Amino acid sequence: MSDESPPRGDKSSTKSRILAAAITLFADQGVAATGVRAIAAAADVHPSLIIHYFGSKDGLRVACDKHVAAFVREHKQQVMRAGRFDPAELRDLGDGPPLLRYLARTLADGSPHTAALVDEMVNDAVGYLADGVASGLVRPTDHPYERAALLAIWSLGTLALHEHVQRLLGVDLTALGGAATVESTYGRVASELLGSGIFRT
Amino acid sequence: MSDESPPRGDKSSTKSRILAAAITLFADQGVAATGVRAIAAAADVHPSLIIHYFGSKDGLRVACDKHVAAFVREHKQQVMRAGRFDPAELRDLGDGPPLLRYLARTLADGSPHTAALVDEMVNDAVGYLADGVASGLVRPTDHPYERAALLAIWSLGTLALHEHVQRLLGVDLTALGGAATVESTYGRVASELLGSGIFRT
DNA sequence: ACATTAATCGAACGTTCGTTTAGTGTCTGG
DNA sequence: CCAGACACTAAACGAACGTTCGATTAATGT
Repeated sequence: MSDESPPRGDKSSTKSRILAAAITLFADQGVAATGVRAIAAAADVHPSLIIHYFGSKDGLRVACDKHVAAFVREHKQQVMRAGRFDPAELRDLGDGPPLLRYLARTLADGSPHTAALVDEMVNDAVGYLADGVASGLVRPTDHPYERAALLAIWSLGTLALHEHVQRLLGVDLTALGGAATVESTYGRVASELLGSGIFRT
Repeated sequence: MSDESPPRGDKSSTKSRILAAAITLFADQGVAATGVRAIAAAADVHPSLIIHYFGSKDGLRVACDKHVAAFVREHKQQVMRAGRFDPAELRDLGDGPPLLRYLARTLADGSPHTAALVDEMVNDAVGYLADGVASGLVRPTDHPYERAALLAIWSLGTLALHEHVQRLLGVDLTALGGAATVESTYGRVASELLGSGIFRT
């Protein structure tokens, strides 16, 4: 009838299923340690189909990068604003693949798309912090860009080291929503540190 | 004579040469993406010699972990103390292999030895911060362990994301000594943030 | 009804992987 | 002087790698 034409299998979701499986496995084991056959098995398709759709394993990696970057850009207004420095405000949203774990992995591995994403977040944070300064909530600084960059690096660094954060502080930054994170001891200590610093006045 | 017995080649440094080559390549490309043959070529030995000395590729990885961990422990007093939160105070020391880049890589990849190392640094930071509180330099807190852990995570996170730090702030945390880093804009902004926080009082 | 196109599979390609086995030469201690 | 330990090489193994090449099947346009 007049509906779409998902020609085979369940839906035209096959490509999405491959992408989700790839993001999951890449996030869990790293890109280099994950084989095309393992991704194909997880997505329940034939390995050659991955090449057919994405050209190569690296093409698949780029597609994963873009998919995660698009997701982050969609939810960016929840992230990196002044006083809410926690990238874990992006929750998994039941989207299936662990997008934040993938992001954490690629933050340290260094892909071009991730670098562009970080740059955007820094520029956004510059704006948020400037708004905070204008409204009197945030201290002014001689180096607003550098301050925003460092705050972003600290936030994203905690995400990249989420395994250690979980072990040390018992908070899983890749699984919890923002509210639960901020209400934790982790959130309170972070607010205390960023609020008044460590040194006695 | 009474001197050592470096039986073949230059010294018994062959094992060390393999270790140095492995650390360099692991740091540059990641463990999974680096083959035994590439390491052997960089160390100018036969691939099977690596297995002979280290048992397996994973044995070599563990040896690299231990080597870097030992280096960090040796120079630990320069790191993570109150007010000097910068792990880049460990400099390469001309030791050859890029130990800090290797550490940054394994911080995110998660090896058991690295986790133990992080735990030690956190415990040290607890002590340093307690000393700071006792001497009146550092604010007291209700959660001293969590504060130390978070400071350590931020420090090590910036190291793990050193690529972004370099791009955004122009500071190479894996190459510079501590002094040059702290005197940079990066160091001044970090001191400002940790010193007095971001929020207006 | 038929040609076309896209989706998917099955099997194989050549390469590279980590590892094994066997062997060579050099030094050293009894 | 010679037996064995040691540093190291040479060649090959089987498995896994990413990728290619048809063949098969189902939807689509005419």
